[in-house]
This record gives sequence, structure tokens and C-alpha cells, in this order.
Amino acid sequence: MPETPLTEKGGKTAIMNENSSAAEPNQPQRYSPAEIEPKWQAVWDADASLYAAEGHDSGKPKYYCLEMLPYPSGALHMGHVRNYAIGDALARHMWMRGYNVLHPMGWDAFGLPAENAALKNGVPPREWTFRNIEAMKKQFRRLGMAFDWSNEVTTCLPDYYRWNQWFFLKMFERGLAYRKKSKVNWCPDCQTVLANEQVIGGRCWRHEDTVVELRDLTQWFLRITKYADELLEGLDKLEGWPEKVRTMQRNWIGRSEGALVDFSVDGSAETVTVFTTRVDTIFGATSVQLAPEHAVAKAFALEDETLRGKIEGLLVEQQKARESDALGAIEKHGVNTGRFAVNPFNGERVPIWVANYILADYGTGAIMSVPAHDERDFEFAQKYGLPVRRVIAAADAEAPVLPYTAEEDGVLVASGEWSGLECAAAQEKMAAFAKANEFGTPTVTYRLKDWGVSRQRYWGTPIPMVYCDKCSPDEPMPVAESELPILLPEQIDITQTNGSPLGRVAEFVNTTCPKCGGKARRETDTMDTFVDSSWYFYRYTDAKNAKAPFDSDKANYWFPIDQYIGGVEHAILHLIYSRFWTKVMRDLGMVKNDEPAGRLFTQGMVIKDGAKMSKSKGNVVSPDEMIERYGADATRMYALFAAPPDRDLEWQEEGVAGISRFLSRVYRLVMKYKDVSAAKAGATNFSSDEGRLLLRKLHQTVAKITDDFSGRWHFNTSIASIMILVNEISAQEAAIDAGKIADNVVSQVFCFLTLLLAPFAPFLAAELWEQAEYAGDPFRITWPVYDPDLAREDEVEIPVQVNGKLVNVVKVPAGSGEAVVKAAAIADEKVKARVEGKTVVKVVVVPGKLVNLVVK
RNA sequence: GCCCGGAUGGUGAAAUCGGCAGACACAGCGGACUUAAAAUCCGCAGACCCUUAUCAGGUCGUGGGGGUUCAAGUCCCCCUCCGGGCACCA
Repeated sequence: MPETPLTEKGGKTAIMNENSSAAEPNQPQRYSPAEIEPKWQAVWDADASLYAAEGHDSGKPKYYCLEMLPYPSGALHMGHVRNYAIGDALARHMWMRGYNVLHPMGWDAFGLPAENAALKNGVPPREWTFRNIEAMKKQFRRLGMAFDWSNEVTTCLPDYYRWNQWFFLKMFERGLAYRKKSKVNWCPDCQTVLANEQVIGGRCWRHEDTVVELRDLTQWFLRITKYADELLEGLDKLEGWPEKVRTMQRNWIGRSEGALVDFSVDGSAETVTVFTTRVDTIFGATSVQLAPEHAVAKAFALEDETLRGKIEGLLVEQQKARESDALGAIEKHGVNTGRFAVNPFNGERVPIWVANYILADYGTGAIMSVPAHDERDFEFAQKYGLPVRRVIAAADAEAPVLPYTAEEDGVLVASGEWSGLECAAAQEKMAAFAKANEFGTPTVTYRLKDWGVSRQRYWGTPIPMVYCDKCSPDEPMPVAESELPILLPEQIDITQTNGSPLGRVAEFVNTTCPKCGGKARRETDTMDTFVDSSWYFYRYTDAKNAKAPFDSDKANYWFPIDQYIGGVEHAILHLIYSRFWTKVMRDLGMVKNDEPAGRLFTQGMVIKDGAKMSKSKGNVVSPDEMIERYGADATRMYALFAAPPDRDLEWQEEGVAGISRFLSRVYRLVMKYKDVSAAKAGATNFSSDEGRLLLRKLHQTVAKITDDFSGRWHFNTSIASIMILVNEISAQEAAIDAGKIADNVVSQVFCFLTLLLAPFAPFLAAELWEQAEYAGDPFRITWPVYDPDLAREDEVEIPVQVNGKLVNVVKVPAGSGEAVVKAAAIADEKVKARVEGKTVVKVVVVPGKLVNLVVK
């Protein structure tokens, strides 16, 4: 290849001017992602086995690298690009490190947008969904994502959702799936019920502006609360998960230890059971407060028309506050029922009130009010003139005695036989006493509620239950396992929006009773789509299994997921459901692991002009546009370079252009020296200082990037270090041209450079690998091995400080001991000048780091 | 109110274990090449002061205040602001 400066510069200019890449002979080609990328895309697409996971007998250690599966909305957005660029770099790196990698992809394909699109455009949901899947798969391929498509999972296919139904039946058998009437969240936009986890700040998770209503409906629930303690305790062991996510889940589960205490209702057979975390303050209880919906409150209301009206008023206030997410700010109102409850500890009669701030669905829906030691109770007591009675001594005897003491800890007073006990001890003993005397018990409550999975929508998994008119019209009966899948009818009219669309499909609804063979109706609600995503990653290990959700041996080989990557928006939703599902599957004997993922990484958002990209803000940057202009390699590499992966990333197109320029420089350099491959990456010899320098920088870069992959994941600095290496190569270009650097050094430099680039810019790496005629597939070649001897510096620069201020930098041989470093520092002219006329009090020498002279 | 993050040049950021603050880029400025522009290549670049054509030198500087230390972006205490989660949860 001709290497005259003339052709290098002049030739290149000419080509750029003509905007043509069809280089004339003797003229170097320029970097053209538009040509390289489709070429390699075709090669990779042609061989489905290329990124397929190997069998259990591969002899390699396994590595399950997983990114959260996308919803097929129609097009990938930058958040996807970032998410999958991180996962793909990791997967490719692990392949290169010799692991058997599972890196699958699928589609979270059920859901409301498909129905909405159908309503809007008249396209059947299935057609809309598959059209989108095709478009997005194309984008994935364009981006060069190394997914194992042989294990693709599409949740809206009967092959998949039949197992949702199967799991549902298993859960029903074990009492983990049940039906009950309760207050549920209703999104008027979605026209369906939502789980608690899908209500964020009182609003729908899909409709930020839509306030969720509460409705009384009979719904299917999954008993996630059975696992509440295990879900909570398991968090302590999930050290590979972000602390933030663990905290969010802890808050969500909301475990609270306390006691139940029965107050009998004076002159009635009724009992009011209160939940309290502070049973030690019970001698300070001056009233009992009931939620407006409490059964006892309702019973009182039946006897008293006026009271009923007032209680209903309180309920309305509470519901309004709930719906507008203003429960915390509600003005406390209450009504005295005129009835009394008896405190079982001291036999005292205290008035029973109904209050608007007491929630029916937390604890028992009833509390004992202790105004002296609870701020809310104090506020209420002040308003209605209820007595305030202190039962915990002030820590400071000198402290003025205020009505509301706020003491939370100390010694009990005015509490009968319990006086003198420390609060903590009293809590334990009093709860035990209550239990022994059968008027209470220690207990634990949770904020976590069972997972409501019924959706009054069409595009989802049919719930495999039937109701027989004859046998038991209100009792659901499971369909036989052999009947599965209960197919979702495809040709249906969904233009009516009220009620479950399936209810209008006679051929779906009408069936026969599994018990009596008579007429029966199918359940017409479908399952929450979060059911689909709760176990999809197990299906990836055995996606074509027609006899079971997956083979246990296969799942046990791959699980737990070694690295799971996705957005933090699923910290509670998807990630708590999947943990639950894994525990259920474990208890069914299907898997051995307790947790689905050993390590979780939540990447930051992609923002533009300081705000999350959204259509309404008009700040959306399309990945296609970026690929069009700069190529897929530059686009994904920028997504990794612009910020560390866990932080938000501000998208700046100039930055993508910068990465593209960098890749052009790499391309030019590798192409220029590709013929210096005679020696290939063999033994190294130091023919010159320049060669040694270059080799040192190379091995330092290998060390740095290898380290980043194994823990820190600061790929922005990995890429920066490749840039530094390339800058060094550029700086040594003249030396290479002058023959001062041995061919085998040059060869190793370019060979390793290509490999280091491979996880970040796979298309370019593949092209350069081929151009330089290196052997094998670069993505299966061993990751470059760092040689500490080559990476070691001969000389190090040691900053010298005087009284902590930098004065100069001295050079000493690497590994110099304290005495040498100190001598060099003291001998330095600048240091001498600074120290002159003063006394050196102390010399701090940190070998390899710095010297600090303390002078007076 | 409680809990978890975060704040570093014009911008994105780096500094991994307490040891040269600002690596690497983007934008900018200057230069080379060019009739010219684009592209490319080379160089400059925290703020301020002194000098002032330089060369060189000095002071300050990682949201604010205090502390520990020979040495603090990093550790400790207090505070401000921003993002996120939970919230009359008894």
C-alpha cells in the first residue's frame, strides 16, 4: 500500500469532496459506516448460531447477561439504545473472556397501546404488535446488538401465554390466586383496574395526568403478601443490587411490628381490634378511632341516621383526598359515636370516634389514640377537646411539662403495674400479656398488598377460569390443564370501550362447566401484563418447550441472571413481581434459586435540553436519525461515552459527531498499517524507546478497560482510555513510518486496539479485523491479556509539595524507595528556593505518590 | 417528616484506597492546508492578580460553613439547593 504523504492527504481530500467512497486505486478509503455496517449486519444475520448460547457441556463458565425486554411500541428510543448498548458491550466482552453467554431478547407484547392503536387506526392489535416487532427487530440489527434470536420470546403468542395460564392454575391450587371484592384503583383512561404498584402518586403509571379512582370490584389477586417477609429479608442479601432499589422495595413492603389489642364495645357484643406499634403507651389512650368503613362504624351507623350521614361525609372526604393524592394533607375531622370501648389493660372506658384520617385498609382500620405521644393524635385531641395523658417520663426531669410531650423513648409512668419499665421491654411484655389473656397478640403489618391482576381489557392473557350457572355461579372453577391454552380470540370488535371486551365475544364466553358439563361462562378479564414479564427470563433458557414453561435443568444451569440491566422505573413494579414469581416457582419445585438476578444495574435516563425526551416536549432524538448520520457504532459508543451508565445522560449531537471523528481516525490508522501484519501479534521485542512507550500505553489501556468491565462499569473512562491510546499512536506515527518501531509491536498494538474497541463499536472492529487479515472471529478471540511488565513505567513523576502546596514535579525511577524520592525532592532547585531560610520540620514521603515538606 | 442519590470549567465529565483538581471529549479561539469553504492536521484554553511583547511568578478555586490531617472533591459535623422513593401507615 502506497504511503506517500501526498496520497494520504491529497487523495483523501479529493474523495471527501466527491463524497464518494469508491476509492481510486492507490488512494485510502475513508471510514464509511454506511457501507461497513450493512455489510456486517448481513453477515451476522445470516448465521443464527453466531450469538446463540452454547449447551451446558460447553466446558465454559456460564454468564447470563440480560436487559429488560422492550414493549413493542413501534420504534426504539434513545433510552433503549443506551440500555442495550450497555448490555451488548458486556455480553460481547464476556464472550471474549471465554464465557458461555446467554444474551437473549424478546417482546413484552401484550398491553394497552396495541388496543388503543386498534381503536384509532382500525388495525387489529396483533397485527399492530407484530408490525412493531418487525420494525424494532430491524433497528436492533441495525445497531449491531448481539442477541440470541434463537430463544426469542414474544409474550402475546399462545406458546408463551399458555404458561401464564398454567402458572395461574398452579397458584389457584395453592391458594396463591384468589378472587375478592375490594376497593381497587381504576384508571379512567386505561378503562381498567391497576395494581397498587401501578399507581404512582395517585396517578396511573401510563397516564401521568390521570388521577386514579377507587372502585369496589371483584378481582383476581395473587398472594404476594405471603412472601412479604422473604421479599424483605432477601433484599439484605442482594448486594449486587443498587441500594436505591433495595430501599424503594423496603419502603414499599413497609413492614411494621406491633400488636393487636381487642377493645370490647361497652354494652355490645362487638369488639374493636386496634393495631398499634406502641402498645406500651396504651395507658395514655384516651379514645379509639375507627375508619369510616370500619365494620363497627357501619354497625353504629345502621342504628343512627344522623351518625350515618356524618360517617359518610368523612368517607367522602377521605376518598377525595386519596384520589388527589392529598391524604397527607387532609384536615382531620371526626365524629363521636357516643359509644365507649373498654381498654383491656385497665378497664377504662374511652369514647369511640370515627375519623377521616383512619384508613380501612391498613392495620385493622382502627387505632387507639394516644395524644400525649403521637403528633396526629395530639392534633385531633386538641381539636375535639380529648384528654392528653402522659405515660412516658420525660428524659430530662427539668424539662417543662407540655401537653404534648413527644417523648418516644424512656420509662413508663402512670401505667399501673407496667410503670417503671423501659419502652422496648414494655412493648414486648405487654403484647405477651395481651396474648396470654386472650385480648391481643404481637403482630406484623405490611404496606404491601396482594397483587391485583385482573384487567378489563382485551389484549392480554385470558384468565383460565369458568363460572357455572348451575354448580356455583359465583365460585370460579379452574379449567383443566389439558384445555390450555385458552386462546385469546383474534377477530373481535374492540371499538366499544366499556367493560371487558371479551365479554362481548359469545364464542369465547360460552363454554361448558368442567364439573357438570352444563352451560358455563368464562372469566372475561385478562391478566396484567406484568404477569408476562415476571418470568419471561426463565423462558429464554428453553423458549421452544411445548410441554412446560421451561426445563428445570436448563433454568438451573443459567440462573440466577448474572447481570440484569434496565431502567430504575421498574424498581418496584417489575422487579418486585419477578422476585415474587421466582419464589413461587421455587416452591413449586421448578427452580432452585431464591432470587432471579444476582446483580442489577439501573441505567440513568437519556435527557435532552435538561428534560426527559418526550413527544410533548418535542425534544426527542431518534436513533435512526443518528445511525443515518453517524452510524450505529458512533451512536452506541456515544451513549456509553457521554456519562457513566448510572447517571442521566444529556444527548448532544455534537458529541456523536466527535465519536464519529474518533472512529474515522482509528479506521485511517489501522488501514494505513494493516500491511504491517507479517509478524502478527507474536513475541514482542523492544527495538526502540518509541516501541516500548507505545507498548506500555497499550498494556495500560488493556488493564484499565479489563478492570472497568469487571466492576466499575465506567465505560465513559474506558472509551476515554482508548482515545488516549489512539492519540499516542498518532503521536508515534512518524516513528512508525521511520521504522523505529518493530513490526510485531505495531501489529500487537493494532490487533489489541481492534479487540478493545469490539464491545463498543462492533461493526468497525469486525471490518478492521478482516481488513488486517487477522485470523478468526474477533468476538470469539481471547480478550487481550494485560502484561504488567510491559505496562510498568520506568520513571514516575513525583509531585513535591511544601506545606501542602505543589512546588514542582521530580522524576525518579519507578519503584524508588523513600530515601531516593526524598533526596530527589530536596535536591530540586525550586524546592530549595522555597525552603531556603526556613526549618524543615517534617518530610512526608509516600513512595510512588508524593513528597510533602513541612517547613516553618 | 423519614429514606436514597446528586452538586466539580462555557458544556458532558475525570480523579477507583486521603496524595499534582479538571484526564478524555464537546463547544470556543488561534494557526497550517485551501482561490475559498468544508473536512483534516497542529496549538491554546479554570478564575483572578502581577508583569505585560514575552519568559516567568503569585493568589483563589470541586454548592455554603466548620472540623480532622503534613495533605480533603474524597473523611467527620452542620446547612442550602436539585432529583427520586415512602408518607396522617397508627
